[in-house]
Amino acid sequence: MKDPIQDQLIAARRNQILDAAAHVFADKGFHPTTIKDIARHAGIADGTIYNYFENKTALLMGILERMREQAIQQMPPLPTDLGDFHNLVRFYLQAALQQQNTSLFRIVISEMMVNPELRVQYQQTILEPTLQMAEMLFAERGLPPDELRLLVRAISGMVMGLIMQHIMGDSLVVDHWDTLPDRIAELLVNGIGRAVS
Amino acid sequence: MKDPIQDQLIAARRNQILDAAAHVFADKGFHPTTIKDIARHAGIADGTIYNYFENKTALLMGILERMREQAIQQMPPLPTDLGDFHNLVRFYLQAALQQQNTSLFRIVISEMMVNPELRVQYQQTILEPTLQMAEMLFAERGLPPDELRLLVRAISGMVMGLIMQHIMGDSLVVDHWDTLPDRIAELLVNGIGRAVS
Amino acid sequence: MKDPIQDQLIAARRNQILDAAAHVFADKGFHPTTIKDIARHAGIADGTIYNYFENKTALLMGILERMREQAIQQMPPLPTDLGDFHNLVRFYLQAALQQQNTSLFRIVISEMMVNPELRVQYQQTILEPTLQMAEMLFAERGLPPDELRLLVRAISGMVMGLIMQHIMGDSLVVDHWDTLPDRIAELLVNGIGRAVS
Amino acid sequence: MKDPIQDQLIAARRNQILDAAAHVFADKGFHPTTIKDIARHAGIADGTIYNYFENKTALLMGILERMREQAIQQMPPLPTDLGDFHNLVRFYLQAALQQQNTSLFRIVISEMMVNPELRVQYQQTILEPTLQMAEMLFAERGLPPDELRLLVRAISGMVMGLIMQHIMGDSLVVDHWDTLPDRIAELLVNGIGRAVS
DNA sequence: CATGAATGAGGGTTCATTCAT
DNA sequence: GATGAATGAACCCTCATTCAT
Repeated sequence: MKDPIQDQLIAARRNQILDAAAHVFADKGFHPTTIKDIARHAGIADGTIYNYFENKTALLMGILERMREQAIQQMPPLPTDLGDFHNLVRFYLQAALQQQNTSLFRIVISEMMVNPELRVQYQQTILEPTLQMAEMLFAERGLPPDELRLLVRAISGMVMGLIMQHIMGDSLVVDHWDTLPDRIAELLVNGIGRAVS
Repeated sequence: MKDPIQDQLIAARRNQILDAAAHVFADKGFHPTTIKDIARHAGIADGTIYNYFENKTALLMGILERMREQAIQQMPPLPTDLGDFHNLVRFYLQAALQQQNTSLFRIVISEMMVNPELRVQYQQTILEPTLQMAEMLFAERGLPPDELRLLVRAISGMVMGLIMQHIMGDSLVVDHWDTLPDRIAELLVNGIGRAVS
Repeated sequence: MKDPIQDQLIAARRNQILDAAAHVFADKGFHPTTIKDIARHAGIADGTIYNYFENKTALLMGILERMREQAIQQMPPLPTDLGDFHNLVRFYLQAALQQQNTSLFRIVISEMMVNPELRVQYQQTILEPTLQMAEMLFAERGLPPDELRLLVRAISGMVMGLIMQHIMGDSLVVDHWDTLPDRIAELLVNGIGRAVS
Repeated sequence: MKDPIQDQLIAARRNQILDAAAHVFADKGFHPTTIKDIARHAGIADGTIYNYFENKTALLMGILERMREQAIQQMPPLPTDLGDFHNLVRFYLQAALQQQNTSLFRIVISEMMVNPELRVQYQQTILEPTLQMAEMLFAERGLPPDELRLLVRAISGMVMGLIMQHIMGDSLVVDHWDTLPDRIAELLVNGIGRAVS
């Protein structure tokens, strides 16, 4: 029953399908994409997909699941010395804003807003781990734990909001996208109060 | 052609339909909602909806349009004296996070991510004006204009991100929702660097 | 009850509607044309049409009815002396092929093939009178009555068939449309056997 | 891709659907017929039809296409010796007027008058070949080619016109339908002029 | 396990017709 | 008689899912 080769074949086929699904979803969106689209893009038959996934939504869930795994693996090696706090924040912003595959992100967000099941999975497999990682990153700076958790949520919330403004096409955000980490870090670290008075 | 009573009747019927649509959309989501659902909820016939709106998407556009009008009218009177900067930021965060009708917001965001036409309208009728209002609020504090615009985007981005974490059910954000404006304002104004020292 | 002015008003309104209907039918066809189209083109309200006509089909019937009246009135004055038989046939073919308003004819034919009620009316109000008129035209040439009736049907059938080939876009028929009466008359009168020898 | 058995299955299913469509169209007409009607009559599901045909109109096109194929196959063997010209004409008229399936012919004509795409197809796949065949039939009788082509169009036009008068229920045409080929041939060959003077 | 034809429920939309004003 | 908003039945078509081969 536990045939490792079988398992690998299954995993390979699952990935093949998820690749196709991710590609087509990113291109056309979740609802406009048909199972036939995905099957054709994967070079297999419609029915085969249902041997590996419960239904269309499960494909999105599978994509999310893979995202997490990839995110963990791709986690850039934390520089041994990030220097001062300003550098740390900038490093985080850079990494977070450098989301590749924005168009797929859009689809995931869209469907998540509307599908509780997906929402929970996103929360558990993406958001939660991400936040925890960020907490680790910013920990050991002497912040009380509760303050730290809030801080992390505020910053990553800002990241998400900026990405959405980017998607929306806000000209300032789009135009200054590359210098954003630097400038936002400045604002965050020193506080906007200082800039003002 | 220009019968004011006719116009009022038309506007009333449009609003009746949009009310129903907003309600059902918020309840079931955009795609799962059928025209029949909306018509039934509005107490009219299916076809009547098409006397007032081009198609199903136009209903969402109409809801967005009304949101803008309402937002302008409901704009809370700016306190004559907001006192120091910290108070101003807290005031803004409070107003912004107090989004009512989260479930409808969810639907709009969801569909917007996926429908360019809707995205443009959201950008133009909601996001852009909101940002400009915020710019006015934070202006006259001696910030260079470019810096100001960035600041505003960063903050409102944070707001949007926190709302999404709220929707996602992040326990810390949900639990501390009411004290969030105060604490976030503190972080923003004084900078997170200070907290860390 | 018999108010002649009322009658005239009613007739005028009926004609106004039929004009619009004929125009739009000829332009878009019967099924694709909506009552709204006709009403708009006539400058009246949808409902008004139903004060004068039972339903959409009755409009086509009304058009047919008017065609007959017009056909009778427009009947070109028969030249006092048509000369020989050849001239007579050519004259008839010319008149018959010079159908104006082919596009409306198309619509009528189309719907007639499919609507028995309309078919009967066409037969009675258009075809029958036309054939009788043709019989009168060709009478007094010494043909036995039965032979005459057959002859008339054969010729007018040929006319109808040629018009349809014209509609279908047969290149020879289209290109030689104007010289057709002359040449066809030649064939008919002398017989195709003679040409072959 | 090139599985002959698959191809046969596909062809069989297509024919099954076209049979049903032709039957129901002939019975109820094109527009009044619903896809459900056809599916039910074919004993399959609605959706299956769309696996084989683009849309409802394509069914009519398919019927036309098949008509051509059948027409070619059913072409009656030309008698080796048709004898004199009179016999030839009578033979042609007989074959042409013996259209079976008048009710389907009605539907096709009707829709063709109104649908340019269908019209072109009819012209190319039915009318044109039919005319060419007739040209071959009447050729080699010493007629100049242009005269021949006109003659063929006149005669086949007459056939079409007579069929339509038959459909319309003209009593003379209906009553003498069987003797028509003979009598019309007589008229055509010898010319109507001879009968008259 | 792969295939892909068959399924059939479901939904957006149209539009002839009605009728209260 | 004129209006045109309201009606709602009806239809074409899509597509996720199933299952016999």
